[in-house]
Amino acid sequence: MNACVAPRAVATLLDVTTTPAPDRNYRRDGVHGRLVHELGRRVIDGRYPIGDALPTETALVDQLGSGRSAIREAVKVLTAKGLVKARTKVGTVVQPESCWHLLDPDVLAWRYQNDPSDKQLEDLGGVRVAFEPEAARLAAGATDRGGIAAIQREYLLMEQTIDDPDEFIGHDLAFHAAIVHTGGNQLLEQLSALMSAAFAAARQVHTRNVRRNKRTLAGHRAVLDAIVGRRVDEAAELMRVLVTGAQHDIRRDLRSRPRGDAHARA
Amino acid sequence: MNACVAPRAVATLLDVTTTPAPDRNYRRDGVHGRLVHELGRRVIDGRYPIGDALPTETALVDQLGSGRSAIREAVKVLTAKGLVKARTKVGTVVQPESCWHLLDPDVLAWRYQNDPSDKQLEDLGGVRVAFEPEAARLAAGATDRGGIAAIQREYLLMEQTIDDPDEFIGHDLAFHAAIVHTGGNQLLEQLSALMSAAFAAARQVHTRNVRRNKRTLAGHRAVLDAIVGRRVDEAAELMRVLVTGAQHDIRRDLRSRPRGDAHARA
DNA sequence: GTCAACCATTTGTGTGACGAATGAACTCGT
DNA sequence: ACGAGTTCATTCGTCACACAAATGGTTGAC
Repeated sequence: MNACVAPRAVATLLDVTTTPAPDRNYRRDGVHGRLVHELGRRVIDGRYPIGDALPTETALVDQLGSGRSAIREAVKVLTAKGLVKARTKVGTVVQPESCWHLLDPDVLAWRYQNDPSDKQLEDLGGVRVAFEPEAARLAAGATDRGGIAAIQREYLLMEQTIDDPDEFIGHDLAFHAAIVHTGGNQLLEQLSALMSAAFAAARQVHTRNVRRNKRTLAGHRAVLDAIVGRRVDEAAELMRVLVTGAQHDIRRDLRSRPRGDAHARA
Repeated sequence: MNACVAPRAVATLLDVTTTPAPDRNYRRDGVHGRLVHELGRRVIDGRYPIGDALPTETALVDQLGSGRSAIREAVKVLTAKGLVKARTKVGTVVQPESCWHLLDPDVLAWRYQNDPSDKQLEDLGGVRVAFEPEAARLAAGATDRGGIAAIQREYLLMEQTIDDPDEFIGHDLAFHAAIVHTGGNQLLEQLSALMSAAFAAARQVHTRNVRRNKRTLAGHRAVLDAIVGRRVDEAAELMRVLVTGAQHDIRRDLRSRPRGDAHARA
């Protein structure tokens, strides 16, 4: 377990907006963090349209009430995230979406906090469907007994909290995080943490459906058994069934809840 | 096709180090880009050990011969990549690896350019194994006829350039890039571009083995046929066979070539 | 009409100053 | 001797200003 990715998955789930900024390397409350988030959101939201230039640095200084150094440092960060590109005389222009570093934690959060489209949620789920089965396969082949014990522990907690959706979803995420962690692939682990954070940010998909949870519990159990039994192909296939099922559930929810309507059926 | 991810995959493959910096939003030759890369590499290489503080800003100004503004802007970029964390009085300390944004293009490149460990290459391949089959599945289910035509085109080019390993590997990558693009998942596409760039940076795995290429050609053909025939499950399974095969090839190469020895058997 | 020179604007870079945070050293009381 | 509070020095945080470099647009010569 480490301080920056794995345990966060659980903690960031329940209250995304209220959490100050525990896992970022800069303080959101300082001038720098505030500027980065403000400008970043404006770009992602389309308030600064693609192809257009941001206000000039001096204009931003006036509008945002901070020094030019702070503005420049923030813009440089956005540049590093692929959102904008600065050129002398032309200005700082917003790059096309294909340039954005969508796998950057901030970009992902900004994108999925702000009323993500169905397509965007579909893409997000697609990534989960892609890597979760492989993570289960790796976990099933792993020799890390402690890791497998952690998976088992989280499964049991899921069983115990089946009637409390908020608790349950936390252990659900922890179950998947434990599997990815046990798999031992750093890149997949980061990817998993990113996806979890994005799903948590996209509050559309926060469903608290006890009946559905009870149904998926069996699927989780099957995955667990396959991992414990070292049946790698079976673990992968069962996990695939599980996450595609979740993907279908999300699709159904989105269809029945046209748009902009968060927290339905609480 | 877009300007920032897909076509790059091919172009960046053959000469990574010689390419100026066409796909970055900042110029590598300017003061800022130079500082970001210099400091970033020092962190990734361990020249600034984890947990230690970087030299103070004024010290860096002296050592690197640039103004404090430029140093600060560069450090802010590294902070945004999760590499370091600045605190007053204590200094700018290097964060543990688990905090690094490994899916950041720069971080990935720095990490895999610099003599990556077998474990790191294994992780990289693991990600490919995870998402390529799903990408093939999506492509097989896609209605985008132009995309499928592009896949077909690249396959034919692979056939035609089978005796020229350099050309062949370019079309091989383009084949996979076309599949991911046709799949239509933006996140997977970025992930694919990242992995391609990282593999290109890791020159250990640049094998130019015509016999092996001829063998994989059949696998590619099978994937292509499944996609054209809209057999989604078969496309995924065949792609899985293909990329796991590549993964095994890389493992074998690494075993037979203990370490630090690039470009063997040219 | 074409092309070159010029100009205005915007980011790029360097420098100095002061503020805020904080770890370390120091003082003082017990 | 030990602990608590204070002071101090160091380092990043922020702002302001000045000038350089790049470049799109304008102007003017022919």
